[in-house]
Amino acid sequence: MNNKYRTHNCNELRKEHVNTDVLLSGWINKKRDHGNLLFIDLRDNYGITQCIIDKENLNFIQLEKTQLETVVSIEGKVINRSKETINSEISTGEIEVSIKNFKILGTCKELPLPVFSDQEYAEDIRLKYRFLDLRRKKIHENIILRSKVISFIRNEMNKNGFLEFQTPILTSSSPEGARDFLVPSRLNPGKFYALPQAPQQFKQLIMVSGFDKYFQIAPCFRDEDARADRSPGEFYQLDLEMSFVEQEDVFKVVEKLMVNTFKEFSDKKLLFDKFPRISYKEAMLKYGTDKPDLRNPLVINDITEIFLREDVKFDIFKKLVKSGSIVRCIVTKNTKDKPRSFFVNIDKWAKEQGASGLAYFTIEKDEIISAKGPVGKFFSSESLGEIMKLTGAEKGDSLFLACSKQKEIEKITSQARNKIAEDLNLFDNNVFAFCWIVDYPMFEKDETTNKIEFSHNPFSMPQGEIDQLNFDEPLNILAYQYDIVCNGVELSSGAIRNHIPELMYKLFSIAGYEKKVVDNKFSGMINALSFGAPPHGGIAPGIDRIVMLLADEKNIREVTMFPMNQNAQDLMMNAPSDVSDKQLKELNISLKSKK
RNA sequence: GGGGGUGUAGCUCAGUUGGUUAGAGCGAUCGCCUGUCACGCGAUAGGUCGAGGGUUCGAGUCCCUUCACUCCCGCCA
Repeated sequence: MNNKYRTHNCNELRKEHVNTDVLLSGWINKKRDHGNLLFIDLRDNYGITQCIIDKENLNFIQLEKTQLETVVSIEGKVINRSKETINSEISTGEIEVSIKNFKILGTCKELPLPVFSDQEYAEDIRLKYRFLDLRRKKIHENIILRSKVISFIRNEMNKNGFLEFQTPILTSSSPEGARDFLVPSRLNPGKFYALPQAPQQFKQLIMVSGFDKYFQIAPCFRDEDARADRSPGEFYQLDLEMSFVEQEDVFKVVEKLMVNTFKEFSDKKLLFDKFPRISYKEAMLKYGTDKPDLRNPLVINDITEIFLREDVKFDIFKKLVKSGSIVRCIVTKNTKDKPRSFFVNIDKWAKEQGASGLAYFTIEKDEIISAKGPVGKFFSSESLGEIMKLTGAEKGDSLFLACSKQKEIEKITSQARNKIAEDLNLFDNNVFAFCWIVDYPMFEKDETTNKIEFSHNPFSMPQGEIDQLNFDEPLNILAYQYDIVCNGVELSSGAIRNHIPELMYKLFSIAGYEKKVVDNKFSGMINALSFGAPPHGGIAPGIDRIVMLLADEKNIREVTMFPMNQNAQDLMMNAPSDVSDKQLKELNISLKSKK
């Protein structure tokens, strides 16, 4: 590299360059002005080089007045630093550049937020001035990491014989799933395209087209409300699909890819090199969620049966159990000496979450087993023995109990599991704990409408021989449907697909879709499946979440270059925005007047 | 749509029980300083205390409404 802007970048110069004349360009990261001597830290994408100038130089006065973040080119000679002034924090710290001449390439107004600072800033300012924010060290490195992760993954996929294809961004709206982003069609007045929520149908069509193994770093668009780990609007998936495969074949490819990627880009250990497999049912019982954080050793146990015993006098729970509630508990090991406040705080916290609180007691043993704590007196020695058998609890352990209907109890025990583990400091933050969640039910019952719905992906293949499936009890049908979860983050979900049209019609009819509707809404798919479709399956790991875990960030916007805010607005580009009447007219759209 | 948190100088924040002229650090401007690397020292400018209303002799502080940001619930095949 040698042009009118630079001979070297800001992370290149070392001892061996001493006495060479160099030309550097970059941003003024920091100035230290000693009046007659001025230090300038010049920064570019690659690093920082200290440059120095003194009063003798005619440029001194102008350079002294130059704002931080001004872009300059600096001409000078590389010189040695004396031993005491070596800066071991930066890789160019053994040398500095003695400035002969400099030129301003891009001026800078007063900064709305400092670039050189580790401080945290309000997100709206960061998003409005994202180009400045992105100069800051941590996020700059996150974005570079993201680029490297993506090219690593792409390379791995290519090595494994996957072909990368693009699929349409303007496609049709589908009835299942999240809200669509719609795009009006000018040439077809009154009709709309939808942005794809995922290239789901296309990747299946690619298999039907005989391409065998496909992948894509695919943008996906869903009009959902945001969360810390969910950008509003758009996100990226490593979308992949394979023909003539069983669930195991997909697992093999993806597990290896995940292990390689996480080993390549993080120093954290993998808790399991072989990902444990947990059925959906087991996950919901033991962890209360289908995205359990397995760094957390606590598990949930069902002890409903205890409350049917005569020698248990805990009447509130007993009454609830009689009316269909269930009781689940979390055992904490050896917590008998924890202060009262530990227990009270967790109970209080549970109430803040909208639950009716968490009952608790600690198991003790002098002559006989007893329970200490506000509700301890309700349990006979024998019943406690039974609880210990059911839960594996021992003397000195404590139990936190919740009683309510299934959905609620799953929610509160799942949250409590994390809360208690946090309070007890049980999380190992230096590991990644992956697992597969498998055997998802094909259908579930909507609690309010009582209707049978697809619980996940309507295109999944049900488990078992087709002629032996019992469609009369659809809630018992499991699917070849699976998720990867890491540290409590849902990283991907996938399935072996249903490639048999008759079976698809059947499943859709259970979910209340007539054949006509299926033919209409999924015309491309259903049509294709009747012209010789291979058995196939795939998965789609979320790129943003993978990078978020690797960068050790809690928020997905920290690994997204230009994210929108929680209200799905781009504060930098001013999107969404008004459009002209002419544009609306062309699209055959008229707006209801705003209230 | 609902719940929690936050909102004071360009930025990050402090501000007591409601009490005189609302403070600090960074940044900006000016001055001093030849070995710093978060350089140091001194001075100056910079405020609709998110907005509106109310209580009060008096509101950054209490009450009501509202807006913005954020976290969570709903939502996310």
